[in-house]
Amino acid sequence: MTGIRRLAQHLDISIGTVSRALNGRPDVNEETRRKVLEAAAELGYVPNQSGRSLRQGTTNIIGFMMQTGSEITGQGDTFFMSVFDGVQTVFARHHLDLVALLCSSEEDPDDYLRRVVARGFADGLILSATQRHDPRFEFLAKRKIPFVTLGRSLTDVGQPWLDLDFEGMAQTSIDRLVAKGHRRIAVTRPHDDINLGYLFVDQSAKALAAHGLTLDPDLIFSSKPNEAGGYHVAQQLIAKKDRPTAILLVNETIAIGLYRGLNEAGLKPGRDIAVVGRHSPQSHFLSPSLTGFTLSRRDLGIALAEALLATMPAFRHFYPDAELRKIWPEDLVEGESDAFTLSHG
Amino acid sequence: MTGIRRLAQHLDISIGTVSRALNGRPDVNEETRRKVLEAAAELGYVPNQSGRSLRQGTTNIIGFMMQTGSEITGQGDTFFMSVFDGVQTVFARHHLDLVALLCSSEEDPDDYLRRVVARGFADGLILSATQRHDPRFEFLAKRKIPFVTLGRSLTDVGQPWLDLDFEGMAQTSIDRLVAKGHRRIAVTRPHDDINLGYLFVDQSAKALAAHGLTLDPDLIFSSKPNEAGGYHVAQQLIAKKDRPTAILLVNETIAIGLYRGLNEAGLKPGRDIAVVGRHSPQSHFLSPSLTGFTLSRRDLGIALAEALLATMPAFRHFYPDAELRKIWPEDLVEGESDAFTLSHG
DNA sequence: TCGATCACCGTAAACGTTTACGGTACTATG
DNA sequence: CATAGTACCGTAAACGTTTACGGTGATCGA
Repeated sequence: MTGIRRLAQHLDISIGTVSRALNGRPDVNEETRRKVLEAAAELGYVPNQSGRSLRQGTTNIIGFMMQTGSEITGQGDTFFMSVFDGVQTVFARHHLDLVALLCSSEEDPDDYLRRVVARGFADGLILSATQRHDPRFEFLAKRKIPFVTLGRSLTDVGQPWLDLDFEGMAQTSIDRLVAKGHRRIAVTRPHDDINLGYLFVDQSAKALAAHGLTLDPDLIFSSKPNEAGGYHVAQQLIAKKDRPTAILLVNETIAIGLYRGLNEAGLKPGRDIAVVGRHSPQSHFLSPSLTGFTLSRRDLGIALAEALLATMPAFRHFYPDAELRKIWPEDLVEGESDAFTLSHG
Repeated sequence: MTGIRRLAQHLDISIGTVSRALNGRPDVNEETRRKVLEAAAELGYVPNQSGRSLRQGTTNIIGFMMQTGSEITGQGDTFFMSVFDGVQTVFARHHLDLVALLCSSEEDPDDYLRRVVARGFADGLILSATQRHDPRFEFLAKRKIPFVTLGRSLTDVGQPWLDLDFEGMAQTSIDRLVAKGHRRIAVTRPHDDINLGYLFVDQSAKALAAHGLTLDPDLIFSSKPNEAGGYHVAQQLIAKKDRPTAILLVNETIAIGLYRGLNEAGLKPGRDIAVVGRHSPQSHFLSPSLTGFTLSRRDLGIALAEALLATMPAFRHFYPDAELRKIWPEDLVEGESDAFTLSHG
């Protein structure tokens, strides 16, 4: 005798009543419910997830898909962990278990997702590292799996998404640098097809154009989103005959490698070249201090979770006015890395 | 008609045969097996995990428990992601799904684990951030859940473990620094009860004693395992009237904050104070370059996975001579951060 | 020819839940 | 008092697998 049956026998009532009591159904005497809950706690009874899933066709699991290879390790800091933490707090309220699905660098993300879905692993999914064209969207939409993405894409199946304000960051940075007298401004972009790179570069070009300037294609540096990538950017930068006077960093962690590379060449951010980037826990310890954008990762996670739940019938009513699509604002923290101004004459 | 039944009907054979064919049982005609596999691929049939789990009492899932709060974000880099990647490659060979169980900073790890286990979520577990006394070990042992830990503990229930060589690092570092003439050597330790701190500090003291020196309790700095922690250590260090000439860092990421803090006070590692730490992707971009220990995180992950599988009856025979308990060696990469020597006279 | 062995397959039970349905006792209503 | 309504509870089916068990032909040896 195991599981719910044991509990029922112990209380000398039927398993149906036990189940109803535990699941908060209205048609059970409050006194019996109390006894059931008490006994469940005492005997340490927890419903078997497989049994429940089989019956209900639902797993109570939400998967947060990340990539271990280029993305997470590449991100090089703990961006996703903080976001995850925010997501977690929301789901905990609904007794949903959040797990991280870390797609190995060796496996194709599309295949990985297909396997996860086929197994009926999760009731909902959070996708990150959205590609410019992302087949995962259509796949999930076809299967009617609720999902939300951290990042936009040209692929759009109507799912909710949240994204960082790459356009805003590009615009603000360019305006700021141009006001300081910069004319030759370089830009970094991710080495792969992740969508944010396109947004960032495009908006940078537009913002420059608004000032009558153009984005020199030769000043667009592709970079892996990690320290080594930043180091490599610095090397390319230094090698340029007509070196730009400023550079925009799309990624959070490349600043560290960039600083190192510049430093080795005797160049100092904020004196020899203006650097505008994005902040991370690490970047606050750069010297000279980085001028860069920052945001609350945890709040972003919370919003992500709410957006997802708002699309799931069983939870929708909890979040009647969740923001289903939002470009997340970032704040500029002024540092010394773009402190100088240029005069033209 | 769904699932295996649909497949069986489509082939006009019984569901039992279909199941046997798919699961590689011997008592099925190879010709029928071929047809079944073909039809399964064609119809996109994948066994429902809930049904299978319910019947077999097994989930095919291995959970890798980490903490989002102090541990992962604290770790401040991507240590666990790399380890995870290694683990993943091993499990993939056995069609085991690896998921990351990220215990929120707001939840008690013991409670979290209890919930996971009670739900019958995973067939096996990997635990990290082992505490000096870790109740999770006994809990899992009692439930007979196979698990392996990344980190030793005073609690020992006979489970396999792998751990970094904190004693070796302490010993090597102390010997090296003493040889360079250092007498007052500081040491960092984690702020919480994680076991590795004890190992590191104890061995440091022993190594010093072997040279006739003592570890000044006033020179043991507790630190959160992140950049801010390192910064704080630097501040404390600077405030000391009788400042130590060297410091050992137990954690990988605090070097960054420490450098920053020292720098602000006009102190330079390798000139004013010797620093020996541990390397991470970030630390390679420190200047002056860090003298520190390094290891292959991915290989560590592979060994972890093999140790776990070696304790699971269903997989044991694949890994007849897996190393069940191992202290993982690390290599010292010499940098400039402890380049100077002291003369006494 | 007959029993035994073998290869293969079908049947049905079991895993632990949830939930539709029906039943019972009690209360309210006329 | 009869009826309807209500509050609560028990029964059993169903979810999709796996697998023990038994059955059916075919082959084989004596």
